[in-house]
Amino acid sequence: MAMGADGPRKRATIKDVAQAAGVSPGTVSNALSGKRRVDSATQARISAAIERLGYVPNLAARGMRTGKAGTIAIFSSMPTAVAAGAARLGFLMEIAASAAVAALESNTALLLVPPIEDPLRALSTIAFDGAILVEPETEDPYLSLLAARGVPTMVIGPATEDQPLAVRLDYRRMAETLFDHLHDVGARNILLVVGQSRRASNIAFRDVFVQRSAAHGLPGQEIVLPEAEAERGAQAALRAHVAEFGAPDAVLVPIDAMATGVMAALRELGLAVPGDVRVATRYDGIRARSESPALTSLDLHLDRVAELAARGLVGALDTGALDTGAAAMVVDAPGPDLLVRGSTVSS
Amino acid sequence: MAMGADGPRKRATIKDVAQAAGVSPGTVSNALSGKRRVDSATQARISAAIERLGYVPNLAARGMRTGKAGTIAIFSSMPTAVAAGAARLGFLMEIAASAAVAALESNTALLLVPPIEDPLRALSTIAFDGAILVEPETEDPYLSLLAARGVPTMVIGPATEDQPLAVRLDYRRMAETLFDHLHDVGARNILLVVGQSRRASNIAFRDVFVQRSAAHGLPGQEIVLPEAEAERGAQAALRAHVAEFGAPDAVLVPIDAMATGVMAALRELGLAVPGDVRVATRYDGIRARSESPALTSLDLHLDRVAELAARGLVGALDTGALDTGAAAMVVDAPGPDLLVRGSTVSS
DNA sequence: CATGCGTTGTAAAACGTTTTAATGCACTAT
DNA sequence: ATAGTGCATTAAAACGTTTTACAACGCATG
Repeated sequence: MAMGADGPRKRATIKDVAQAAGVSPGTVSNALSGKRRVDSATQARISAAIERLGYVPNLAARGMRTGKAGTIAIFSSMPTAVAAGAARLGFLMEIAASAAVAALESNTALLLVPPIEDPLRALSTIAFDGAILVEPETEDPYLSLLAARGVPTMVIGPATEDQPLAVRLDYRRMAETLFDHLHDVGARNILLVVGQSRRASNIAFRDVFVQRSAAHGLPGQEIVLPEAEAERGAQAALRAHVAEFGAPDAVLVPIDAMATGVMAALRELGLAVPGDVRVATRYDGIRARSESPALTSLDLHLDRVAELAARGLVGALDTGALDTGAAAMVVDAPGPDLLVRGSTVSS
Repeated sequence: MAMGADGPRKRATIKDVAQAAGVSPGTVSNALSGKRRVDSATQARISAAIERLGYVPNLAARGMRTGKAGTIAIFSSMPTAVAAGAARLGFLMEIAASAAVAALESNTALLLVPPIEDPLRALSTIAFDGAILVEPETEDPYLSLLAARGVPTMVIGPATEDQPLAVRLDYRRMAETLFDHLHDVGARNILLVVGQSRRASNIAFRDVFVQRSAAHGLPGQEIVLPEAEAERGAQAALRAHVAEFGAPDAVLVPIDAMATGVMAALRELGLAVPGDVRVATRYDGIRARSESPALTSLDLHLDRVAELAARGLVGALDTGALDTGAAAMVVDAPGPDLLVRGSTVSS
């Protein structure tokens, strides 16, 4: 275990570099940041010294001085995520991956904050300059905590009046797109299966569904379920519904876990998809794709959405658009685009 | 834009708390960290002051003093990830999600570092105490960079002699499991389609394939392809192979992107799966599941693997197992379990 | 009574950066 | 010549925490 002269020496500091280059620490700092001009000759000497000593800046020290951590955190609202389980994670991860890329391009790292029992602890454990919050609920606990702490927060999801930073998802349009598709392919007795929590998505889908059903003179029956036992709940509920009312000719079921349950129930009942019943869901995730037949759903362009969110957030952070409430940056997500699959049209 | 008395006041510091509680900053620090006993009466006063002032510690300052960032980073080796594209991302994200949960339980945050052109920049931009590196190549650039910087690194992947921290994936056993399954279901002319890079996975699969084929007296033909154009490359190569040699009765294709290409080629050639040709792949990701029929593959228990990696890493960090090279913590991943799907047995 | 000891608390020094105000210094314009 | 003007650089303060060495105190032990 003898450790030679190349043992873990103390890391070189900016002072060492300054000394080696024959300048003051302040000048090295300026050379690094480019905040002030430094003579090209000294610039060169400094670069050489940095190279030679293998200097890498101490980010903690920099952060303490500047007050910036150089990171943003991505959250999913706790109750929602826990309720929807792994299904929701796919959605979140898809966004996280793209956001990480976009963030790093702006010299910012992305912190993955999993849903946790105690949100407060997360906030005291982790240092970050801003947050991306995915699909908050109404009265979201994270959102209010972050606001209380004065952390600039970019919301991906429903548009609220007073939220200065957001990439808006148009839930109504999602609902319309899916409903209209089902109607177009001939469905005349569409059943809605939806979650009961007051998430924007649930509200919009119910709203649109009622409206459109009335407009077309369709029965417009709904099943409203707690999100906790999504898959099995939906399966049982659909079974019961068919027993009482007979089979619908289409099921619109935005939450993909519930869609899995619906498909299971239909198989159980011996109903063919899409022959007897058509099925459509919202998020084109792993569940939608791995059903057989695969489920018609929406391309939400999450990669693009994540990029917009990450860039918008770091942009707002740099420009210090905190105080000037005027600099609200709310932007609409692209899409959604319909992905027609085997669950609504026979191939 | 008048901002009232509740505007963003300067955040309370430990000094403020100390003053409010009538003690010195050092005592507050001790009360917080529990590193030294403090009288229960003063403890109470301090807690009250913290509550009242809404004090949250400045993590950057703490980090500077302690030299710890309180984060670990998760990397995927750059060339590999870029080559394999989105397919690989699924694999990485699945691990990242579980690692994030495990890390946070140890009061550590997980930084998601996407593959980037310039690895060095990432390392100077981001502060972290340790790293998780997913499936490094032989002579991996990240691995050597991290080693040079003295960052404790936990490898998920092939076991190397001198790597002190690792969750070992048994690629040979993966290959054996899949090969034996194909053989068990009656395949006698198995074709291997594999990447040409010197990744451990490729090497192990070729090795096992040659051995097993010889042992059973099977032809044991291989197609070796660059990983860059995985999907289309595999599709073209399989088409050409069938034209020249006729169709095999099974294809073992570990890289899932290539498996997608193989399936496309088989469809093109009018060969039924699994009737004419059976197909098996390694990673049970979105591609494997969304094929029709779904691909037989392996459950690698990535959630468990990620948890082991994250816990092991933060454990090693706390105990300062840096210097004492004796404290090597290499652990085996839970074994791959076969997931039999429609691509090898008719349902 | 002196000594020693254990317990709480404090003062002050670090940690490595960025930034502010000041300092030369070489020019140019008066 | 003198004052004014930029420019490149520097010295030193500040950021908020942890930690080290030390002091004060009460109390038991000799």
